Amino acid sequence: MTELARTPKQIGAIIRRARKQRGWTQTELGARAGLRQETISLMETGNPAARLDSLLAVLAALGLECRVLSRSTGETALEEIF
Amino acid sequence: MTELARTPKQIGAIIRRARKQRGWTQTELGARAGLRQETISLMETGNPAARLDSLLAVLAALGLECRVLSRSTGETALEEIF
DNA sequence: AGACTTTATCGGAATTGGCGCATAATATGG
DNA sequence: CCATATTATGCGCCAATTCCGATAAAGTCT
Repeated sequence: MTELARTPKQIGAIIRRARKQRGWTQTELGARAGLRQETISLMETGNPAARLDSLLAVLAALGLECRVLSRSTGETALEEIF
Repeated sequence: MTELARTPKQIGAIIRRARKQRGWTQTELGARAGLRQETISLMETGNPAARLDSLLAVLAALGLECRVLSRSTGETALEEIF
């Protein structure tokens, strides 16, 4: 199971899905990632200005990781990201 | 070809490698991603506080994309990220 | 409906990205 | 070598995250 993450919103959705799958609250995930519940909330709602290290900490806490590969199919214009 | 991206430094290295592969300068990549050369420089050197949207813009400009999947092998402690 | 849990939001303070402009420091090449 | 191109730093500024504490707004369940 591998999820596409081209936009902040997509990433937020992935995080929320994974968190719920584990039955965790935002507060719980925040504690594991060393972040506040508020920060998790922002991230899950697609905060485009989230810090890279915060994102990586959350992924690690969820037992997830990020892989970079050449864009296979479909285009995402720069504007879509924001 | 898929690259593991668990830390800001790894991501920076991936970006630099991809950029050089295309024969682009940081200024060139910056222009395509809507960012400044200085920002690209910081990113490639592993800036942990880079903004998520900036990172995604750079990946898109390089024709790359990010995928999130369950962490397969090896552990990365939270401290490693910083 | 009512109580409880979970999530979203708001104040202020501190920190930092990213911009603009400029300039060292470091490749690169002729 | 030396001129040039490329990359890394510098300062001031504005905007925005993130933290802290607290609270409003949803959601969940009996």
